[in-house]
Amino acid sequence: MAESEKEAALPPKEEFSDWYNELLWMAEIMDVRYPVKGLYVWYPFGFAIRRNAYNIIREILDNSGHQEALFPLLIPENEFMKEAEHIKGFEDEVYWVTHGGKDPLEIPLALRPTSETAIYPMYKIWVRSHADFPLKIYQIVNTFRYETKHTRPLIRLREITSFKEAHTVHATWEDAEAQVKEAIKLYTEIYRRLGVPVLRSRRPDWDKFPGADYTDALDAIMPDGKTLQIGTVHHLGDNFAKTFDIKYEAPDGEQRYAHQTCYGISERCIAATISIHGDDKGLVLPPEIAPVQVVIIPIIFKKGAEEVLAACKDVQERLKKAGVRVEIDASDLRPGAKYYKWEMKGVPLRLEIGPRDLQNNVAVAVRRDTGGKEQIPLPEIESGVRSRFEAIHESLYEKAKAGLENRIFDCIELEEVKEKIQKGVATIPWCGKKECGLAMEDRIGAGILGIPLEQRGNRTEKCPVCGGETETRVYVARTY
RNA sequence: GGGGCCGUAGGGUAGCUUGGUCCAUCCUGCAAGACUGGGGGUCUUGCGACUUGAGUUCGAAUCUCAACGGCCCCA
Repeated sequence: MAESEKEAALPPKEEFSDWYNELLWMAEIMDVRYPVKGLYVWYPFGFAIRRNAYNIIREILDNSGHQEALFPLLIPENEFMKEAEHIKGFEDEVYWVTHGGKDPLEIPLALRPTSETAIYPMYKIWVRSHADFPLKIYQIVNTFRYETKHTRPLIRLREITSFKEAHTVHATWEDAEAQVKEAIKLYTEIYRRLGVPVLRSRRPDWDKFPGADYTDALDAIMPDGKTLQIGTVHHLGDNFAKTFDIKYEAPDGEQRYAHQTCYGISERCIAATISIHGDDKGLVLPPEIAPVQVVIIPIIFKKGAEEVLAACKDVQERLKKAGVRVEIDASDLRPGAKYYKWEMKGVPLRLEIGPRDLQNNVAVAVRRDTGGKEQIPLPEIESGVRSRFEAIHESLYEKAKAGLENRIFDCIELEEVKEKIQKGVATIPWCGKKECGLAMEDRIGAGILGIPLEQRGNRTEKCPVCGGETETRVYVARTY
């Protein structure tokens, strides 16, 4: 179209990488021009999305017995170095504060890459008795990792600006395991609210969190078929308890090591949400996190401008009272230009009100997700908007869910896996032996994502490497 | 980890091969004004850039090296 050549338009979503970068800029989510690699600036609009998303996360964590707290950014070297495996996992990517002014520090301070070693020395002090359990604390903080290769806004960062990490303490390994399951459930619910369907799997042993007994994770499938890890839940066993000496007095009077879990979500939740729902015209936001949920476009002519504007303001006031985030765009742009602008920003519902509509006592409502136009009678504008929000959210999720399921391919042969992971996620039988797993990864040229938490079918099949019988299938995917 | 491409106004670009014609082109944006207004309007006027550093040269957006930053491909 001549139109798309002329106008500064978004690249098509098929070119996902370009689309994603341009979208962040054009929809005013992030400014990537900050002069340090891997650090980015949140625009107010992007920040508002983030705040709305975090309200959901806070609500769900708060309502499930978690308490929010805040631990320091700086971790002394001696605490950081306590857990051997943990250090090994992170040592290459830690930023160190080595000086105070011009003086070298006695003990260098790490910028937290994650907060286990900041929190657990305090847990040692806090945890006294089995009556303290379960201890469930979370914090929303920035964390730092010295990424050396390709950084990407919201996806691979040197400063994760909002790591929502929970750290729980329990009496037994089994209690901690139950908490892991609970956390997976909570995270799935969070993503359900964002309209994002997830894959849930147990990471292979060689890919678990450093220092954990095992790691379960949530992944989304991005538009280019790669998966994005958008939540992890770790069973820490008593590994950290032993290192940090976290003990409790059991009912029988014995001192025992505690068992712990930790789990986190980063701003990747925003990356997944906008990538999965967005389209060629820009953002498509679930109403719950849209900074502007309704935009009212007055259709103004020379004659009757006052009446139209008054009617728009009236609708705005009423929607505001009903708890809707609503704006009027009374700027000098042509209506069409306004439509494009607010579509780019993902506003779920647009209301057009012009002289013709006032005669009929209606507003023209246009859904961002479907483009569908309908009339809502002005007297019932509040309920009309509400019901459409629900329909939009449901429809976004259902569409995304169908998209996810269509991109999971059950395979038998490794060659087939190689082909299918160009489009999505493959599943393949695996006997569970590490050498077979690594051999598969090597031959496929992609990683084993994990063992699905809910197995798909349970027939006996053969491991494509050793031929051993197994009922287990694993996800294989290209990952971010 | 290995390789490649690239860096010019707020965004996108032309100019670079063959150094001087460039106080740098065009589109978009922004500011002011006028006519307009149901899917990216038109006109007038104005604003705004050679990533940084070192070097070659009489002369560098243009050539060389480095740093920083960005993008892509492979493992």
